[in-house]
Amino acid sequence: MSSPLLPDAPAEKSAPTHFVREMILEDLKTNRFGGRVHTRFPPEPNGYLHIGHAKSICLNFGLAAEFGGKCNLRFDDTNPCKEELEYVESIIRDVRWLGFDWEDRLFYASDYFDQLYEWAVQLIQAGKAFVCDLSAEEVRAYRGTLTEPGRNSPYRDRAIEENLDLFGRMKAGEFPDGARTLRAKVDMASPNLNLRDPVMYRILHAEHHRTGDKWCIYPMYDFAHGQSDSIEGITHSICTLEFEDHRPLYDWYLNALGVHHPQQIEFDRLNLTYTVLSKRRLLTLVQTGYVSGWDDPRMPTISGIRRRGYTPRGIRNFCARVGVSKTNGTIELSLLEHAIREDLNRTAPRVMAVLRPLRVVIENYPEGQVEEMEAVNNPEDPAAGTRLVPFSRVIYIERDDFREDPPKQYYRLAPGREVRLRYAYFIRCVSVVKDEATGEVLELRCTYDPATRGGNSPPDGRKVKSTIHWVSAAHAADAEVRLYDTLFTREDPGAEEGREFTSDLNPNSLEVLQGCKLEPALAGAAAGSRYQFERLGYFCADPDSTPGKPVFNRTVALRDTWAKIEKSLKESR
RNA sequence: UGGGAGGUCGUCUAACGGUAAGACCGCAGACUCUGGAUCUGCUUAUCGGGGUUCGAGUCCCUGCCUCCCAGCCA
Repeated sequence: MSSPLLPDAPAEKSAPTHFVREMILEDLKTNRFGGRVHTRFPPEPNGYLHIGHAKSICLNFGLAAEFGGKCNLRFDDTNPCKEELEYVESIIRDVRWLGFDWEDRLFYASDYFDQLYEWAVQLIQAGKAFVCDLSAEEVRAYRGTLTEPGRNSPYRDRAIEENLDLFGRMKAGEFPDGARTLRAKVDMASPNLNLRDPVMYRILHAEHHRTGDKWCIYPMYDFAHGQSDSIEGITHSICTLEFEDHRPLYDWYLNALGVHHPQQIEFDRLNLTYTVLSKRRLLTLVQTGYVSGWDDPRMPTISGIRRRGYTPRGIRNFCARVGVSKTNGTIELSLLEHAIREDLNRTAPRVMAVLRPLRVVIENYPEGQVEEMEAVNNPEDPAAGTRLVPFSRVIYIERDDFREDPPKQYYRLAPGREVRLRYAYFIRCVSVVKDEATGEVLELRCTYDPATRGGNSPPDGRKVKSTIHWVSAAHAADAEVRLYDTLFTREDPGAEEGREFTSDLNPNSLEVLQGCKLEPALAGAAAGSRYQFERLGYFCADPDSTPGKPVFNRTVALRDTWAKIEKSLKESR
């Protein structure tokens, strides 16, 4: 039994069932694998995990948990040229962070190199594999095309003894890279190109991150994956749609070897609007410096969205909601944002922060006086309690919460108008101080009503249409706040004919705000701590924060009804 | 023009021959010391054409469209 979810793991939202679960249920019913369910998540350590991998992780670990089975973490490290220890470490960190546990079952395909080699020898002895001297270009030429069959390699009928000798010498390092390959004898006329005598081993004089220089021949994915599954006793080998064509080969190797034979099942990989999710493209973004690294908060990588402030539970719930099928579709980014808001709404402490400060002097408030106002920490969670927030004569409010000439349906502050300061007082704007030269609003002069202390309605029953947030100027903590927009301007980056995906990059995906004003308690916010800045959105303290200077990332904005109204107002004009 | 897999609201997913459902998005309203959250209502879909059937999204035939495959990548 495994406990795939860490102790803090919550119950997931119940999601509709799907075909993979149905297949497992059927196998359980027929006792196909002795009632066992054993899956695995098999990343290649050649890049960082992203939100698409999260779907696969949740599926594999989730199914195992559901049926009281196990799920392994296995690195598919058969290509030393692309793989690195840094990636292995990041993947381990990310899967764990998502809330899953593989106990003692951390494996590597490279653990099986000796066994794989023996199996290759076995296939040679059975007359089912041969050493081929064709070059890469020649192999391609012999392979045929989509519509024409291929031709047999001239080396296909080599004697078994010669094959054995040559393969041994390949392993011994007698030949340079690319000089020969070991190929399976399947069928050069198969309409499935994967079956046209696929390469099993290639010569690569490259250092492997785990086996060092022990090997100079490495198995191909197809010759390693199924057997690795078999060795681990996997029952259901879940992979993405593009491997559908490989299943016949997966089955062929396992049958030829006569070993435990898992069921490969293919499902649709995740696609997200305004996002790229291919390792090649993500690598490009990192290497060309379009982003600051794999963990740039604009990246769809697990490490990126973690830094951005996304929660494991929010991501898991998202994965449950997107479903599993064989339809190649694209999920709207809004669904991800919804899942994150849903979780953060329940868990994030509320706090007041002013991003674009406008100074307000409350003329009738006693100079030098400070009051501690009681504020609710989380209206969704009474147990979160309350806190005290200092209030004084000079405060900051959001520039956007004041309009000199308010449009219709705008009911925040304006000359002569009254609003509520959350948890504090009603204030009325009595005058506006402007820069004579530029016309810029420098400061507001207001009056407050002492009868509204705590933000309560006054005895006369007077109402205000709006409540705004504020921070006491003398007590505020200064902060840097980073606002993010989508990394791309198009839903489907790079989809347009002849256009590089990088030309769809959003030049405004990052906006850095300095001089933001926070409630004093946030001065020393720990990196990774999440808050809701009231009326603005969810924010997460960045590791760049220093003791005197917190840095916050906006995880996701709150739903903004006024912004919508304003937008439609502008459009209808 | 070979093979494989798909096609249900704008998006994703359900309906297992018997009233096409849910979520997200959008729109409208209620409520509110967050224009947040919550609640209510509304709009919108079975790729086309034939057939079988009392009854078809589902079964059959036939078109059309989309995705994947010609790495010694995974």
